[in-house]
Amino acid sequence: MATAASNHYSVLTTASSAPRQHSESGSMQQAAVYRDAHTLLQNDYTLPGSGHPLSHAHQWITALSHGDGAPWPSSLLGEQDVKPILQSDREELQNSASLQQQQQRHPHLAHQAHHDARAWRTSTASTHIPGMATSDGQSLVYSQSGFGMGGPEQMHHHSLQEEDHHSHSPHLSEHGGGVQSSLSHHQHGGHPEHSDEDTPTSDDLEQFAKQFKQRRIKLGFTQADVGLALGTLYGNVFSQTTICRFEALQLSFKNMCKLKPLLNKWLEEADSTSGSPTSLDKIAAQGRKRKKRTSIEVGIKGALESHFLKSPKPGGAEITSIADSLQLEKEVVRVWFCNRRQKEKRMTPIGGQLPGTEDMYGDTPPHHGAQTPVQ
DNA sequence: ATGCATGAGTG
DNA sequence: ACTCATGCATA
Repeated sequence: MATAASNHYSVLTTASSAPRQHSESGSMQQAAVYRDAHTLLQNDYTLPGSGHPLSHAHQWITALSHGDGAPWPSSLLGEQDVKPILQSDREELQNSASLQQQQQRHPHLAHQAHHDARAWRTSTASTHIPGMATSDGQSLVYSQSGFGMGGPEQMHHHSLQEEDHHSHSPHLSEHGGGVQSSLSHHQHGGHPEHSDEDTPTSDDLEQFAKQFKQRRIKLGFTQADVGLALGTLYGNVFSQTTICRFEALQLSFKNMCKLKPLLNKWLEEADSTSGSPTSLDKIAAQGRKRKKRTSIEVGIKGALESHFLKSPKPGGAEITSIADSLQLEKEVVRVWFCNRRQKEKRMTPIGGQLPGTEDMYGDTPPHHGAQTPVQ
């Protein structure tokens, strides 16, 4: 059975975490001053439409000082993970997870004379020196200080590929792939050239992710280190998980776009301070307890899978019924479905099956026009 | 590296 | 109640 141990989680007071400081090389030393950066970032996508202070009472965590002065008070942890990637871990058999890292991508992009089909597979792509590829198309600013990695780099950026320009539709949500063939879409307004930070293409993201990982490893940093470093640099701390997912392109397109600039910046920093003592400050983890991770047995998972295939979005009643038949908590089942759906929206699809052919399950908006996530 | 989980934002 | 960004905990 699942180790669904329903314990009580002692809610510790979220002590204010001291701003981390980094090396004393006198370069990337920045104390506090975040929390603003966060907003700015999100600003990019989530426009302040309104604020509904909806309070959701969750069963497990009841009290949690959050969302006030301190955005992400504690929860810093960093430790472990001092080892390079060596393990080829994987969960059950839900899919071939070993394929990640160089999976498929979306073709998208209505570019001509390019591989229309899914010929992506940049794996052993060409070997171009990054340098300053694009002279005007995009601002691939990485490597202004002189890079040196011999990562593959292709500069076949396409005009663009957007997703979040049109206002939020009622239930628009599929922007995952952000494929949207933007035929004659350009931001021209009269200026012949204006290199603004346009949205990277899926190709760019893939390339960057790969390159990023290479550099990171060469410099001897772990994913966790990067996550913390981002915190000291910008104030946005990220976990090893997120960095990992970024490298593996396991985030939504939008999310990838958001993180790229940050990681890019880190890369530059790390490059310049590659000779510093790298004093990693690790703060002891403290605070918040969360529900223990429920382990769902493979058999149960299979059953859930079946249900998922039938109805990806079960209603409350159905969830209850499923939970009942599988002897799981309703909440667990609900979350499982949420996570499952989210997986389908990642940049790199799982399994061997592409998610929707064009739209997600019953969530088809009235007027599509949305971008097919993975086509 | 990834599964299960939380919470903000949105409807 | 769902989506989406993120992460703790764990394999």
